[in-house]
Amino acid sequence: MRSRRVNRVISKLYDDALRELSLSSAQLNQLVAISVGQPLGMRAIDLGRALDIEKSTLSRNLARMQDAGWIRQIPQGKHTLLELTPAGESLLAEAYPKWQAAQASAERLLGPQLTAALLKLEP
Amino acid sequence: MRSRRVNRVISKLYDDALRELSLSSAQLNQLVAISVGQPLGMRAIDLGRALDIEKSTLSRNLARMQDAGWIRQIPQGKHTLLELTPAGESLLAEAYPKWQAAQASAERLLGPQLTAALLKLEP
DNA sequence: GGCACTAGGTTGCATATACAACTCAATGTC
DNA sequence: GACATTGAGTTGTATATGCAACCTAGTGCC
Repeated sequence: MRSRRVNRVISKLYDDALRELSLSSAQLNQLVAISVGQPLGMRAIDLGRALDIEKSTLSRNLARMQDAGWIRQIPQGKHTLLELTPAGESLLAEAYPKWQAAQASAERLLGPQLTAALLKLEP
Repeated sequence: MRSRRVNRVISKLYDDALRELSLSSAQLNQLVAISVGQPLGMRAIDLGRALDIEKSTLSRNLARMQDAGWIRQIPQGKHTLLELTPAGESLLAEAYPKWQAAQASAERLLGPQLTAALLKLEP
């Protein structure tokens, strides 16, 4: 109950901050993770594992982000490699200050203990 | 990022535990909250406020639960009062042990610090 | 080589979620 | 009393999410 509610509240915070970029919090998460995997190209399945996102969910989210021109999906045999496009990179750059502001608000809302415990979370 | 991921993992845990009852974690949350408001009948808008659920989301979730026969929505002038039906009550009773087991798994997964911090959360 | 198996990806379906725009009832205000 | 305002609820549209079923490219076994 708590995790669902926290998620609604915190996601809304980020969604509000990112709305003018037409970027959702879910998409930001995924773009950031893909960006971390650059420049080798992250494999889609590994992104799913890193974020605990089911493969069908991810498949559709990636399709939307490709349609938006933010990423490229490159079939690599059995796998799919993910790359940010230049548009994706500059979107991330634009999102960065807004993301930081939202992060600060989230920490204020959650308090230091919960924030620390969340960040410490391992698997 | 963390709150979204935690939510996916924890919700799946509850969804798995409740699947045989054809009950989702979101629905369990809402039923429990409605049950707390018994026997006076909780107002829909207050349920939304208590769980930070947007009114349109709640409207459709409640409709599904009414279709399932678990709750009744009683128009009361401008408001809607929510009641569990007997079927809803017995569903909650059935769900209780599964809910407790999932709760224990969740606590194990999150660890004592994060669990405590989540439960202590106020607003 | 051929065939079973596995693993990554997609598609059909369903729920959960939110925003925007709307309806309608209650509540003012004059 | 008439009209504007507000607040609860519903509906249209879109994204996010997951399960089940499917497709297909590698992989392994013989």
